[in-house]
Amino acid sequence: MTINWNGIETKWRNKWIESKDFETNPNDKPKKFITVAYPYPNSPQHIGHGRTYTLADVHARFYRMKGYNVLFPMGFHYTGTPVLGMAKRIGAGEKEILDGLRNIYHVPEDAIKTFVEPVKIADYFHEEIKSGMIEMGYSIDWRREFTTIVPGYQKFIEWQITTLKEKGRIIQGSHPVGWCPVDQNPVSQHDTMGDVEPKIDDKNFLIKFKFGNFIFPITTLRPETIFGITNLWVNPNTIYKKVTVDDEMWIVSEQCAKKIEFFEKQVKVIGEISGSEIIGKYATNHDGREIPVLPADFVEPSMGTGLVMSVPAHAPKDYQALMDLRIKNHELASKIEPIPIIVTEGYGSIPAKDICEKLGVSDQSDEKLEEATKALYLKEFTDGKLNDKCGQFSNEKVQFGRDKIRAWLQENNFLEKFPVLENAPVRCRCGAECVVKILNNQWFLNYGDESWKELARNCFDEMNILPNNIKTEFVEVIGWLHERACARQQGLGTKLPWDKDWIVESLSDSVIYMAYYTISRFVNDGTVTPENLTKELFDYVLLDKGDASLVASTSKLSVDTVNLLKKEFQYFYPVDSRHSGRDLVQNHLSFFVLNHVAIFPKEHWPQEIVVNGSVMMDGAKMSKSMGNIIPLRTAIKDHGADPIRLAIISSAELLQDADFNMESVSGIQNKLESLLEDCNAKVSDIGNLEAEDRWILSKTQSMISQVTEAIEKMRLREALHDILFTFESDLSWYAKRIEAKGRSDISGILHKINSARVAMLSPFAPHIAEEMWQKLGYNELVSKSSWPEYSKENIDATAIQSEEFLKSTIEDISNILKVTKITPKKIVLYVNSDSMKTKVYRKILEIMVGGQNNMGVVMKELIADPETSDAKKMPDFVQKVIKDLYSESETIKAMKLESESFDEKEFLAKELTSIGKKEFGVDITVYSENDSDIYDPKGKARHARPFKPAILIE
RNA sequence: GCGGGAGUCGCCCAGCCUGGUCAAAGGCGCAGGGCUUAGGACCCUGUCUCUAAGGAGUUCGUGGGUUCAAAUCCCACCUCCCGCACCA
Repeated sequence: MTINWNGIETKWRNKWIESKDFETNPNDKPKKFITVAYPYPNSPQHIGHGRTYTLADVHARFYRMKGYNVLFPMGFHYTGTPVLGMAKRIGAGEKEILDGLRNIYHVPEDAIKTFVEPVKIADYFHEEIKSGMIEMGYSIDWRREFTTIVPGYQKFIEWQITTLKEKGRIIQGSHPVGWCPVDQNPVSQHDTMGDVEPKIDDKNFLIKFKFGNFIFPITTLRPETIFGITNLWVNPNTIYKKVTVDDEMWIVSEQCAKKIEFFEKQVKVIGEISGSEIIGKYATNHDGREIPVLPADFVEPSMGTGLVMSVPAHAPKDYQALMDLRIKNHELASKIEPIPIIVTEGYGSIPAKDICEKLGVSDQSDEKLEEATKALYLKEFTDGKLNDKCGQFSNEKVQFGRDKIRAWLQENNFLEKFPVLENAPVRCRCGAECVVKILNNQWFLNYGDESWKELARNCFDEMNILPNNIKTEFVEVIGWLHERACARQQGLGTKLPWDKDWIVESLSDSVIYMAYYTISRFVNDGTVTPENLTKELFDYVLLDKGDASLVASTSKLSVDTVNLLKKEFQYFYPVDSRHSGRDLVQNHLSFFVLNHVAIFPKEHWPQEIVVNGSVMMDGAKMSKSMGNIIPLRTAIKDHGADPIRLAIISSAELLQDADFNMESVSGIQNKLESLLEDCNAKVSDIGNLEAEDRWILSKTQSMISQVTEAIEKMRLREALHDILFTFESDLSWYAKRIEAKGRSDISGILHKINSARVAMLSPFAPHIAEEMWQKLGYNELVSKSSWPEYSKENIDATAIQSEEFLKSTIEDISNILKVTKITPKKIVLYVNSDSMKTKVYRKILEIMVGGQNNMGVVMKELIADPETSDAKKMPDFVQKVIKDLYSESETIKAMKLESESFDEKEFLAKELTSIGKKEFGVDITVYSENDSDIYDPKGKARHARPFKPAILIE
């Protein structure tokens, strides 16, 4: 039988939609509010995106069956800049992006035509993604859907950001950004050629030297080396500019003069001076020392200020340049000696000299100098210590001393920040080379605030984080988080209410929006309009502040409506579970918590975060350039939604990267097909239970308990595994037993088992589970049925334990046959009947179930008890029993202890003969050790131990 | 550099928190058998080494340690992956 997946899926999806099953309103039942980070619609979703949503959907469906009133909503995050960049590129007719849209995403031509308008791109992919979600069978309440640029949402964001400001969480300050001087805009990855992220190095500094009335500003990553300066380097072939910078006069390269204009400085060129004119003169450093200026060709005017300070003891390039001059008998250079200021193990007094000699550097143009610089820099940073040349900082480790020296210089106006683009040159898509610009009126969320962090920590302490081992990462993130820009100058979104030049940044308008799901339903159905959503209304509904009638009048709503909104929010909040990918741990998920604790009272803080890993495709990372992206909708069409859901879930535990491949999809399809075939309507009632019936029914019970617990901890792979495979091996053992006995009266039992199994499968594979449920003869939907209840009373300890006994006996026989390669003519079993052995066995069992495993201790306890003191006569037996019991689970041991009067001989004689005959093709005879008519030609019987019959094979 | 994570029997991947149920689940692959006109699918058996009695030996990145007992706990080391911000 081949399943028409899409056909089945459409059929059941329509039933769900018809019965409005997933539309959730407050009622008397306990609620669960499960949310996933909404998507940014600038491309169709692929299988990787499907993972988070699928996990959340399983979660939601599970709790629905457990009897909760589950709200699982969805929105679309339009806020941000990527679609702006896309629209621009599409407008410019860029081939690369157009090809991508046509060939990878299969966007129709007439849709592409509209894409010059950014919102149209978002609108198109919004619908595309939504369709995919519906086709995947996600149980979403679509009545609450919104995008982040609709007026109602914007009202909500205005309220959020105003509230944060009122609570003192927002501050203003300066911040460096990558900037396009032509477009007059900040640039991010999406705005640059080759999609490079402009990386800003703000550990770069400028140190000021006096040169008459002028200042020589010199950039360095190592401010501590000022103590070891011997000279400055200037390129004799460069014409430098004399410029006024605010109220100082600087000498810098032309390129540098342009850069510092973007640092909020008033810059004016007032003259020129050539490098050769400066050479040979002296500048003054911070402590008044005279520093000579020497020539060096390696000085590039485009780097830093176009001037370089020389620390030959610690900078290989400086050392080599100095040596090169000495070789040419440069008079001044010959007098200069390196000044060592850092002591590092493994290096002599002049480390730069050591490393240059070690690597065999020939001259200052030698490429090996890069390597030397890097190696020495790192080594001195991690291991080096400042020496007594460094005054008050001597004896400090470099990595700590550097910051102190930096701060000290800054205080005394010898140092300023000089952020640079680490990966320069970065080109804007317009072609211009990007610069670093310092924005001085940027708005920040003050995540660095210790009191705020403390609140977040409190929240994390009480929150359930799944999987638990990612909790430490959250704690770390909260630790190092500091001010974060919350506004930007372009892109879609909501304007800052108090400063309309800025738009609320996209990671800041997506942190508490789950609250808006409780309101959006009423906006969407017209109960309220965006104009009604006043600050007073939000305060009342979300924070329980103010008075209903007052709020009603300012928001122009009835008191009833106002209270309806409030009731809805108070019913559904807090968020019970937030699902997201692990890449969002360091930003969205942490901000989600920080913003909740800043705005809401404790009872509305999030309860749980579930983090999942990403999806790989055949072991490789999915990427557009690799061409291995499979759009989710294509995959659904080709393989069916359920197989894809299961393939995603079954390939890895929560936090692991899941590997998606077609083999696993088809494996799952086959599995589901055979499961469907196994589902038949009940044709008989359950009659008298035999041993194997009691066993399989007990197994079903423990399976239910196991699966339920696994899902509660979101160990979905494990749960699915149990449903699909562990169950299978139990059932096949059962089938074997049934067949050996020639029974045909088990359809009632199988029906019962399959019902539980299908019900548990339904959150994972909801469509096909409905089909199975129908085949099982049910008229209602499985998604509306109750989760199978686990009851301990239905577990028959004796049945489980005795079936294990049967299995292990058969295993022993097969083992012997395998090793001896005998073809058996006769199999004889001898069960223990010695009452002393039984007593000792039970006593050992008792001791070991109590947790004691030590042979010596067990023996002592045995001897101490007069009932079992004879154990000292049979140490071999005791040792073997302990060993037997080591390899048994705690539950089996406990069960053995529970089932007191178990007759091994009767059981084996009754149950083993049928299956034994089938397995080994001969009759099996069972004797008791002390039977008078015993057949025991080889004297095997005395080896019998409780639950371990002796075996004779002829 | 800072922070997080991983290394398991051909491959993928469980187990580690809570030590004994672990020669270590499951899937894939491979080998043999069944089914089939054939192929596919499906089912059974095997898949570290040795073993003519249900057993033994050597394994979980490397080296130490704790323990009656270590894949699991502790220490050190090696290797690899990911994130580091104004970007969704």
